[in-house]
Amino acid sequence: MRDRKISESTIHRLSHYYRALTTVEREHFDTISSKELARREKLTPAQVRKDLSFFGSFGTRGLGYPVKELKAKIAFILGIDRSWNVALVGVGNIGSALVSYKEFGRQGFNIKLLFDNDQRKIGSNHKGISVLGMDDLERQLRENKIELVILAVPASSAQAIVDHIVNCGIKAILNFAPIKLKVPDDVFIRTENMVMELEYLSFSLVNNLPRQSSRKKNLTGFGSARSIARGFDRGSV
Amino acid sequence: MRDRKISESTIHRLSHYYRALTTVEREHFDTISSKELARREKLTPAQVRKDLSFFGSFGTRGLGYPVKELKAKIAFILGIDRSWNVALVGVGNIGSALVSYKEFGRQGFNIKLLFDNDQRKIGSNHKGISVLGMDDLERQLRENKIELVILAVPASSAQAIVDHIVNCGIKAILNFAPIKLKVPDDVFIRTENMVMELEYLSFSLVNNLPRQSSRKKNLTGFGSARSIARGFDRGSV
DNA sequence: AATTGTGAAATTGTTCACAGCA
DNA sequence: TGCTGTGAACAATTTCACAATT
Repeated sequence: MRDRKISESTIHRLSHYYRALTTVEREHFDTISSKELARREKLTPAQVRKDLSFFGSFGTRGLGYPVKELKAKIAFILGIDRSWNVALVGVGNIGSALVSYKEFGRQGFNIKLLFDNDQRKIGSNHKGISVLGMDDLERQLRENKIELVILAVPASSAQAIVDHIVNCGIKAILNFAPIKLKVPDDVFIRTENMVMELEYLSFSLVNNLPRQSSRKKNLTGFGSARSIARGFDRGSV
Repeated sequence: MRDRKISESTIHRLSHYYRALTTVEREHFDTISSKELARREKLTPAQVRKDLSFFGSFGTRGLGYPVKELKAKIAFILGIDRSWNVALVGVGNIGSALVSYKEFGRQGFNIKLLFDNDQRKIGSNHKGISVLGMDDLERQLRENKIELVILAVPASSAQAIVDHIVNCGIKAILNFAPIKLKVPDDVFIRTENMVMELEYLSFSLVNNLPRQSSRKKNLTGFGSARSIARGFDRGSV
């Protein structure tokens, strides 16, 4: 169990397990095997066991994992056994949709503050929260003990705003601007890039990929039809 | 160049290169080295060259890559050297935000049709597009040559609706419902799970991870403080 | 009998290092 | 000389396979 290396994908899968376990719990199962959990998330049983084993031994040989307890352990590992105070910066299209997005609150991510630098928006009300100006940022983030910021501003102003946010001591940012933001090493940032996902689908369609199963993530078979037909220079092929 | 295996991450990085090249083009550079492209996207030069080499030899030794041409090649590979007709199903919070989201159109993903099964929403207008009922789905998708559907409906109804969409012959779906949808093997589906990204940030915060650099994706150092302090059963540790 | 937990093997992905070319 | 393209080396991740346990 020494020098564990926990990959980003392991953490993402924990999120999936957590959601699956929520369902399993509603179905009144007390235990679940790695096999069944894997089936529900289209993974392999070994993958499930390996992922969980990084964090401890939660199961019982011969029996499986206790649903409630495993769910609680994963919540603990992910840090969602508590609630988080969240501020949202940028109350445009995406921003205002996110204020109303129920899944955040359901998982304990509570949007407490809204900010925008547009004078016309300041003071307006979204779901009972009134929009503050960026001047108030630092004081309000501190007073409301905000630990996490969702950034939904245009790409052009994102870097300046993220600098400001970082100066206020925020260590975790979920960014919706389609741009690579620079932050100090001790600040965590994740970027949601919705266009990139559409581009991935576009790539899949035009290259007629054999659909990736959940077990094999490699996309073989690129090329033949599309690349040769349209004259790619592709070295030795 | 035989049996290339093109990974999901390679495709995602192509999207990044494409965006970087758009900027580089605006800055009036004619050529760019793998080193400079890597610097802008926080990758290694070797990674850039390897990614591109899967698809051909686009550069000139000693000089670098021609910006305009490389951008065009990547657009071709990703299938974004054309526009796509997109339909959006589910005109709730997220859905109506996406209708106005300019980045989609900017990359040639044009939302042409809106659908909802809420009688009150049918006929209403969003950005000049009027919302249709689900009964019209099949006919309208065909008549408007829709190839890609964005699904922004509640998790509870997502599977039923995706079944319907698949029956209409759609082969690519961008799903915003936080649920694992079942689709046939020849249908591509990508899921945007915004809560999962917050959970990842939450995990990072509570486990005080050393921030992942862009080169090393492994998160070492989980455990000590948090897990032992709160009494994880962790086998041999 | 069933299922976990985990080293070892297999596979996949990244980086190195250098030949080859402009 | 500078930089690409790529096989080989290395690293990370996944899967296998089986001992351990209930």
